[in-house]
Amino acid sequence: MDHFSLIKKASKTLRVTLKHIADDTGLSIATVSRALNRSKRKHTPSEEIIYSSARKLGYPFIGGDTVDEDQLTVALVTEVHEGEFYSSLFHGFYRASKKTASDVLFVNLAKHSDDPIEHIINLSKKYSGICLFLPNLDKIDYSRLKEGVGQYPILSLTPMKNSKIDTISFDSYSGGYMIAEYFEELGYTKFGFISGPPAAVDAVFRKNGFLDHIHGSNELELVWSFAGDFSLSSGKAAFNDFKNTGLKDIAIFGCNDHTCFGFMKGAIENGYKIPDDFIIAGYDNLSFCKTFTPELTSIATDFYKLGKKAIRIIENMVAEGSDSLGHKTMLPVEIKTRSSTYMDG
Amino acid sequence: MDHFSLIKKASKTLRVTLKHIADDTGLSIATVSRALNRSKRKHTPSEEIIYSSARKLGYPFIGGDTVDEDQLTVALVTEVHEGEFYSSLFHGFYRASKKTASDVLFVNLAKHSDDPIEHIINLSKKYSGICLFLPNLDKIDYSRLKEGVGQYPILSLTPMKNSKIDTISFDSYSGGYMIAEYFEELGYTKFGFISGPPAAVDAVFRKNGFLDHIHGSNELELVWSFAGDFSLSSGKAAFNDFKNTGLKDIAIFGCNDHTCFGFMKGAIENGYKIPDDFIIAGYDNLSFCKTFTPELTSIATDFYKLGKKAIRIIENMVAEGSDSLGHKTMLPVEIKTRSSTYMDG
DNA sequence: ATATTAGTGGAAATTTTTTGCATTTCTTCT
DNA sequence: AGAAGAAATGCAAAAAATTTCCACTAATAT
Repeated sequence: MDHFSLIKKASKTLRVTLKHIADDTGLSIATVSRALNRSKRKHTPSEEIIYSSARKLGYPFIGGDTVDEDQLTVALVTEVHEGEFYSSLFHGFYRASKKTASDVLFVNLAKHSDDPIEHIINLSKKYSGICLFLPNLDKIDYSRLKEGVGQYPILSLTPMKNSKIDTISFDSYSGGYMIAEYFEELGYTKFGFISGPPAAVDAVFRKNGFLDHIHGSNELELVWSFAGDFSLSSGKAAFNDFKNTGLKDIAIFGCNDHTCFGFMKGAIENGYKIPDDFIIAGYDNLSFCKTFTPELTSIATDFYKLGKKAIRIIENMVAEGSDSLGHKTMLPVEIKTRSSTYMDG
Repeated sequence: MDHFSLIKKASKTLRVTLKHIADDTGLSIATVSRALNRSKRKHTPSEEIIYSSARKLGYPFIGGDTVDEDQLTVALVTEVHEGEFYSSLFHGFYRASKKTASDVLFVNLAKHSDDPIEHIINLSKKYSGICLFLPNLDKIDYSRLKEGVGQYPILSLTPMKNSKIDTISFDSYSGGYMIAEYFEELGYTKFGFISGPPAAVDAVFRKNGFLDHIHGSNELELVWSFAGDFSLSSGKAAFNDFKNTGLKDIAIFGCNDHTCFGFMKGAIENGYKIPDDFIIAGYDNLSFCKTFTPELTSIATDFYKLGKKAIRIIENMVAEGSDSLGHKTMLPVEIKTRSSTYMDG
């Protein structure tokens, strides 16, 4: 039934029965039973009250919401934040769920500030498998989680060093590497880099890929770098730093698109011409890469493929009864070259 | 428990009992009962099998997922699409749910191609109230829905002419009006307009507000307009049309930001200077308004307030037992003036 | 080798749900 | 206004579902 909910957990442990509803509504158990079992909903006052009470109390047998026997229900556990990323992620998984036998359920975690791990362990009782996108969890959290769920299909979308549970993510390292290769092909030898937050493992991989290609060749050289934080404003700050170096003819990799937009904005406001004065490429391939002038070369990630593969992995784990043991799956990324790295005419 | 799911509905009507699980697993009813009632999950092979089977069959009493008695569960029914809009909407409702007693559950409808209305009616049995964001539903759909749910808290986020159910939306008309007023204050008298798809009632209101202010004054004049469709490319097409008119010193309202970005992109590529050659303002206040050069003046909508108000309305309907009868609530919007409509220095 | 512990099925006990039946309430028709 | 009929309700009995008690078995520890 395709929903994505935010339900608060409560303290009540007792099972809700017809008697509770009867007491709550002042009607007899028999009446409640009949009202809830009628095939068509009638809009009599009593029935409205019964349904309302049943919903309030959380009676489990309402709404013919039965699930197909062969169908798995996979929970995608995230926090809901603003930004194109989350709608891309949700939409990718949603489209993928249509192409598979499984259903995807988006679970938001942030409301339970108390103990997210405990909560995820509870979710594991209910759903066939769990995909996690929770970059804030640390290694101890994952260990507790693994301990709590036992042999159960669980998959993280956040790359972790030395993770105990299976992960699937985009091949950020190759993404960074591809950018450097592409810059080299264009004939550039002096490279610049704007990093992301050090805590983002993903951003570190992008950086490593980029730098490893540079360091692998004697002709190539990293002449400038700046510590950013993924934000537009850190891109602007990066530009101000860059401006003071007086460098020209350099190829810059900003480790996400937002940073690049900030950088380019600063550059344009200062009369720089892109790609004449420098070339720049980002990562994420946000829809605004095509909107910006110049259009931004970027690394594209395919969330539909991510969703499909993630669901497939969960399905296999269920079918084979296999465990999540730290296997890593990397999905290829693609470079989208645009006018921020080459001349139009 | 904060989730957002996509579950396929199936045919099975019988209630799932412990006996079904016992038959499915080959264990006894007693064993199944004990496994499911244990307070801590044990990771014995049998229990893994029992949980797996219970999930598969959809046994209702698993996972201590009981709901707080005073808490309502509101379903936000949408289709999941890409783009900043959906994450803003979800995030707004999500934040709002944290500040209220109610929980929000995001239900995606698109998977049930058969009969969405029937499906929403079923949802009404389960949740305390429903918020709909389904711009594709027509008047007949809404009538069927109203008929099906009876007296039940239901709220549409899509403005409809002559709707039978309550609606809440942003005050698009005032948004358009505010833009025209603002243009007038800046001293402009010649106005241009790029429309959205005629089917989008919201876009029509924006247009009406804009035009009504122009028509209300003898000094102001609409000198150019173009039929767009909300897309970046229609904005570019609009610019090409505009270029041929040779008009200058005109104030343009594009009825969403994407269209304006396309228009400005075309203009910049053709050597136009903004705001020197023309000024332009959009609608939606996307995050990229601040990224673009020049930054785009736009109408800001506050999804947190929308969520809070929507939840409040549902809560009141539940508390008062009142009905959804076509009341309209409009939330104020705000104009964010940026460099696309005034000089920096 | 024996005691201990955990897991299991059968059956009894308990709880929950449904149904038959009588009563009440509300509507409709004369 | 009054009678007939339909719909809704509560009580109690029946049916169904769940839990608990007890005995048995297998694995582990002493």
